[in-house]
Amino acid sequence: MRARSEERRAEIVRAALEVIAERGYRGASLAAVAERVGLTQQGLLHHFPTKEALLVAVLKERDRWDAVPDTQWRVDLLAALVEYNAMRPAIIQTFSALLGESVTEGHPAREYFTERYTRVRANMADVLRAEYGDRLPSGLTPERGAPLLVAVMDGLQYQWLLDPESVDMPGAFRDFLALLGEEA
Amino acid sequence: MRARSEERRAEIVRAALEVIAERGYRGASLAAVAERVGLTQQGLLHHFPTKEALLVAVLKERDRWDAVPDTQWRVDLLAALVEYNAMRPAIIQTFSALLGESVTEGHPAREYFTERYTRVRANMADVLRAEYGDRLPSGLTPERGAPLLVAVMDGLQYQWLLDPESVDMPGAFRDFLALLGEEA
DNA sequence: TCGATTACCTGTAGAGCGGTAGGTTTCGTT
DNA sequence: AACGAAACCTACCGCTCTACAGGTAATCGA
Repeated sequence: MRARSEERRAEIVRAALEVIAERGYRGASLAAVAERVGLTQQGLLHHFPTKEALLVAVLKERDRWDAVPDTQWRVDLLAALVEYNAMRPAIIQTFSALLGESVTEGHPAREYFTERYTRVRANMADVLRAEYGDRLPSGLTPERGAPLLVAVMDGLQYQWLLDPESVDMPGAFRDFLALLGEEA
Repeated sequence: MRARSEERRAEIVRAALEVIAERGYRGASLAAVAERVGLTQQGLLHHFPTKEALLVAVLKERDRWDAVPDTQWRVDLLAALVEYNAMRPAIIQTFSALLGESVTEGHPAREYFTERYTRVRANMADVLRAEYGDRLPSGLTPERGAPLLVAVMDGLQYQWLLDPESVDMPGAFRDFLALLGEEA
């Protein structure tokens, strides 16, 4: 019944995540996603009327994922998160690919990422403030530290995806956290 | 004669840079690039036999660009570079889009970026070593500082491209350099 | 001046794309 | 048992994409 349908949709979203990781959004065809769940492309379109609707569902899934309810993040949990991410390359790859595409004109995920980063920077500033107060040991305000924190996480992901052997993502991230936490 | 031809190819590469910035590599059609230089798609294929050949030329152009001959970069020049980049969003957008796509399977730019990052990390380590010796003031080795430096540059670019009003890319980068240069 | 090369063009093949139309099967409800 | 909706299919449309084939006009060296 209705539960069956939701389950099906969840399956499709999961498959879409995989295909986007492999080919990006533009390169991900509905047929490829459909095949992965044993449907025809038109069968898939019954659950998601357009390709963009499927993308929206993928992005919503991501939001649900990292909005762990009422968890007040702490700096040491961020390090653990990065470590966890290093074990789930598929997810990282999906959203790294989407982020890259999203900077192009009229990309359907552009607004999503813009708003997401505004939100994430604010969250990170909160985390830093909770840890260090209005000044980090290095002298930065939390609001100026936050974009750097986010940039390091994203930037390391690209380097790591391209060459996991050469880049110790969690280690490098810990180095950065240490840098933030050191006295000037 | 031959000079004419090279000039034409340069025009095409320039146009390709623009179109890739707008639509990514997968989204960039040869016809769109051709139109921008007043050619038909088939006319363009006379100069570059395949789409991939055109991409290779674009990547080569980039190499030529940032291999400013014999310039030994210094940390303060990096800050100036970021400032300069902030005035040329088209270039940044092109390569941010390409980087994002390149993490997908079998992307023709993947190897390029993998090798490029290996090289850039090594260069950055050299820069840091030239500035600070074998230990940064914060205690990091140059080899461990370099991936962070690169990550911050890339990560800030994405945030800035998505929302230039909200992200002071050069300022944030200077913050990071100060962080690297501070005593532990 | 001639022959060849270069720089294009038109035409078209061949595949893949997202999306629509409409039919059929399955299944829970009454 | 009958009905209606949901789930999914076949068939197809119109478009776009890269690339190939082959022709034509200009240009350049001998």
